[in-house]
Amino acid sequence: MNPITVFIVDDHFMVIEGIQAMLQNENDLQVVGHASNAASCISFLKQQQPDVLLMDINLGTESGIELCKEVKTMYPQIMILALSTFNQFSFIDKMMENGASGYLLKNAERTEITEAIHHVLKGGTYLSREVTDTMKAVEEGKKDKPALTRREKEILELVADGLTNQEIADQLFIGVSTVDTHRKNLLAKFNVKNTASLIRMAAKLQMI
Amino acid sequence: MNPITVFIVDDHFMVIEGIQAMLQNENDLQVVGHASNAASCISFLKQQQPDVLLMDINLGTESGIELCKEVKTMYPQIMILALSTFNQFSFIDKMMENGASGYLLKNAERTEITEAIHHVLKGGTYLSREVTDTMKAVEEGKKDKPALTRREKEILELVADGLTNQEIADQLFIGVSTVDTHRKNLLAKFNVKNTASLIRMAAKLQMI
DNA sequence: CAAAATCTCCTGTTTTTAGGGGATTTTTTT
DNA sequence: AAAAAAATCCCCTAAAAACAGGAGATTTTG
Repeated sequence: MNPITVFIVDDHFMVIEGIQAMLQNENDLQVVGHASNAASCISFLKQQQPDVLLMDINLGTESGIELCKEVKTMYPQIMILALSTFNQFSFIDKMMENGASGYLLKNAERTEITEAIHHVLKGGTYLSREVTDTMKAVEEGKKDKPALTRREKEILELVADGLTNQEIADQLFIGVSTVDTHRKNLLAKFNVKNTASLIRMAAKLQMI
Repeated sequence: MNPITVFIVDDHFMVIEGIQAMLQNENDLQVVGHASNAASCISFLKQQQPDVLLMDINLGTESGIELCKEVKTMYPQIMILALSTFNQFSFIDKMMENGASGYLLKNAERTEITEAIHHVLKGGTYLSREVTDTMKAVEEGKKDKPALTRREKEILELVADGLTNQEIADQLFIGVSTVDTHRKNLLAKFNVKNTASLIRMAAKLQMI
């Protein structure tokens, strides 16, 4: 039986080396290459399509999140395992939305990596225990974060930038009264009574 | 001549593997062991003292920053090279304060690591280019943080809590006009024109 | 399709902030 | 002790935001 082919994308050279070293003795897995940026990854895939991509979500200045989407669009059969130091909901969420089949933290042991690879190849989803915990914790915490509409988010940003209602209205080509209404709704949703606490809350919840 | 002995402390197994792989062919360097937490590091050092310690600043729940301090207190002759994904001033600063001789990012290449090891062994300080840039940027940025008086900080807090001038005045047993004056000064010092951007700035600068 | 949500705008009133000054007392620093 | 900085207070005006309540138009969704 042919070994499973693995390609590594990570801007940390030592991580590439580390994964290679760890998978060296797995005879059903074969690392067929690696890249440290999006461009050389795409370029490799044009030549050859591995079964699994181990991908760091943070590629220096580039974003693995974008790369993930691109790769999945072009080669949907390639399974992507996200690899990251960051056990943060927003990252995990975005990666999974963009088509990743699993998310591992970089403290993963050899066995976890191989298990994950086999699991995602069977079509499964593999989230490490820590990652699962984070997802759960965030779901709990979501009660605090009011659900804002697109327009409300937009206006919150502009308010945070220090624009007055008039300026916001001009920028969005809507009436001042509309902006006023949205602000009222924002205050209500955040359950606060003025701009100061609104912005404070929004900042604390990392919404601005 | 005896090779330089190196010990690795990192909770990411794949990073340990990676460094080992990278240093394997350097015949004047020898990796004599590794640890994934503070306790086993200390325990190893009781048996044997390497020349250099490559140490991740983030050891899962533990802090490499503390470990650095301990090791340097017990074995000042051991040179410590901090290793981190985070190019953040606070971490860099604390590590150097705690006796580290250098700070590398995990995207370091083989040559950078070996150069750093040799350099710190000679008593030098080795900060990677990115790290140096960050340090400089922070020094620049410090000018942004306005120096507030005690009263101003107090009032900033209360404004952020959503109190009106009247409420603040009542709470601090001062007149409304005084609060007003302080707020005007706050706006001036932050160089903003309304409460929204004031709070946003203060939040960004972690002053509230 | 019908219901729900979102976005839009309106008329008012009241409260709060911002902007422009000026001035005295208290505290801190040199 | 003198100078500088901080804290206190006042005036006035204008602008902005908050509060109340209603309502039509457009999307989104079940």
